[in-house]
Amino acid sequence: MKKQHISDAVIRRLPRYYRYLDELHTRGVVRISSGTLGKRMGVTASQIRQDLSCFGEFGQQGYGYNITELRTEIGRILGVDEPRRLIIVGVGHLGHALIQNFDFAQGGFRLDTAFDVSSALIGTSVNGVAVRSMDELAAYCAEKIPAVAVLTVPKSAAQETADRLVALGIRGIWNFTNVELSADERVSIENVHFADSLLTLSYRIAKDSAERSSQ
Amino acid sequence: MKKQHISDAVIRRLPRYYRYLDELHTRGVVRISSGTLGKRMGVTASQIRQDLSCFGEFGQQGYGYNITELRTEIGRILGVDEPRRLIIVGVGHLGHALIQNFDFAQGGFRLDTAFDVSSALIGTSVNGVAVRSMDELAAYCAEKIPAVAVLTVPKSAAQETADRLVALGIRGIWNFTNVELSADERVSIENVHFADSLLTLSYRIAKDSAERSSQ
DNA sequence: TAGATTGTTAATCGATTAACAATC
DNA sequence: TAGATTGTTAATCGATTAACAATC
Repeated sequence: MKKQHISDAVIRRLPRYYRYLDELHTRGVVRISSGTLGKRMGVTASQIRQDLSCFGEFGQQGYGYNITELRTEIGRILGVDEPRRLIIVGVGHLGHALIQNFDFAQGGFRLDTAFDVSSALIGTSVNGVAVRSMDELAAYCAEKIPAVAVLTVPKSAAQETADRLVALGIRGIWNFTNVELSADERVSIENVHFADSLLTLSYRIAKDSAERSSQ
Repeated sequence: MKKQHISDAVIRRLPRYYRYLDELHTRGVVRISSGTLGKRMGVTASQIRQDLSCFGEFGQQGYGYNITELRTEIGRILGVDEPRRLIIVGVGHLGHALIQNFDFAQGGFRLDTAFDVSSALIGTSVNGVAVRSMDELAAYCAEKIPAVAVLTVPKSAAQETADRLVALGIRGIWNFTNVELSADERVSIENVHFADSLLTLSYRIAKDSAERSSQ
C-alpha cells in the first residue's frame, strides 16, 4: 500500500466498484478475481488492483477477493459506515424529489431536516422530513452541526445561500444549482450540473448525425 | 486544426466554457484572451487553446477571442443550434421536477412529451407537457422520431424500458436510474448517478475528518 | 511599429496497462 | 504440488503544460 495522494479518477471509480460488489453480494456470490470483475465492468484487471492498492491489501493470491469483505472495506473508505448529518436547503420540485426518492443512508448520510423560504412549506413535513424556515438555519447548524447541505435553491440564491452555509460551518455542499460556486477550499463542493451533462449528450448525437450524413 | 479523435475530457469541458462565455456575453463583454478566461475559470490558458484547436481556429493573434463568436461556435459544436426532440419516460418526483425546472432548450433539446404507466397521470399535463400512456410509446416514436429519452423510471423498470427505447430507435438516453444500463453501442448513454456523486462527497468529508483527528 | 496573443509543436507529467515475482 | 491470482514495479500511453514562431 502506497500512502500517497489519491487521484480524483480513482475516487470516482470507487462508488462504481461499490455498486457492483453490492450487487454480487446481494446475489450471494462469495469471491471474485480482479480479472472477472474487470471483464464484467469493462475495465482492466490491472486498474482494479492498482486502484485498490491505494488503500490497502484486500485480496489473496490464487483466490481473489472476498466480496463481503471488499464491499465492507470500500464502504469504509467511502465513509458509509459512519453516517453524517445532512440537510436539504431548498424544497422546490427537485428538493422534494430527493427527499421522496433518494436513499441518503446508502450514500453515507442521514437526512435530518429541510429548509425553505416559502411560508406554505414551512412547518409541513415531506416523507417524514420536517421543513423549517431559513430563519432557523443558524440555530439549527449551531446545535446539530450537519456535515453536508444539499443545495437545491434557485440559481439566483445559490451563491448567497452557499456563503451562509459555509459561514455556519458546513463541510460539504452537494450543489444542484448549475451555478459555479466559490467557497473556502476547506469546504468540499460536489457539483451535479444537469445542463453540462445533457450538453455532452447533445454533442455526441450531433456528432454522429454529422458523420452519418457525410458518408 | 487537427481532425483526430476528441477525448472525453475535452468534451466534458466544453459545456463549462460555454457557460462562462454565456455569462460574459450577458454582461456585455466583447473580447477575452485565453489567459484571462483561464484565470477566471481556474484552468491554464494552454488547455483552453489546446481544447479549442480540436475544432477549429476561433481566435486572433494579439486580440484573443470575440465572445459572441466563440460562444456561438461552441454552441454549434455542442449541437444547441439544431435542437432535437426529447421525451421524458417516467413522471415521478424527479421526472416532474425536470419538466418544471429544467431548461431543455438551453441543453439543445425540445421537450415534446412525457410517458408514464400511472393512470392517474396519463392524460394530464405538467407545465404544458402532455403525459401519455406507455402504450402509446411505440406509435409516438415511429411518428416523431425523438432523438433522446430521459429515463426517470424506477430502478426495477430501468433496463427493460431502456431496451424498449433502443428498439424504437432512440439515439441517446439520459439515465437517472442509478442502474448501469447495457445497450447497443450506437446509442449514447449519459449517466447521472446521484448515488456515486454523493459518495465522493462522503469520501472527502470522511477523509478530512480522519486527517484532522490524526494530527 | 511594438505588444499581445494566437495555434501548434515539444516537453512534462500523470494515469493506465503490462509484466512478473511472491505466494495462497 | 500446480494453477491461479495477488500487489507492485516497469513500460506505455494519453493528457496537460510550456515554449515559441507567426501575426494581428
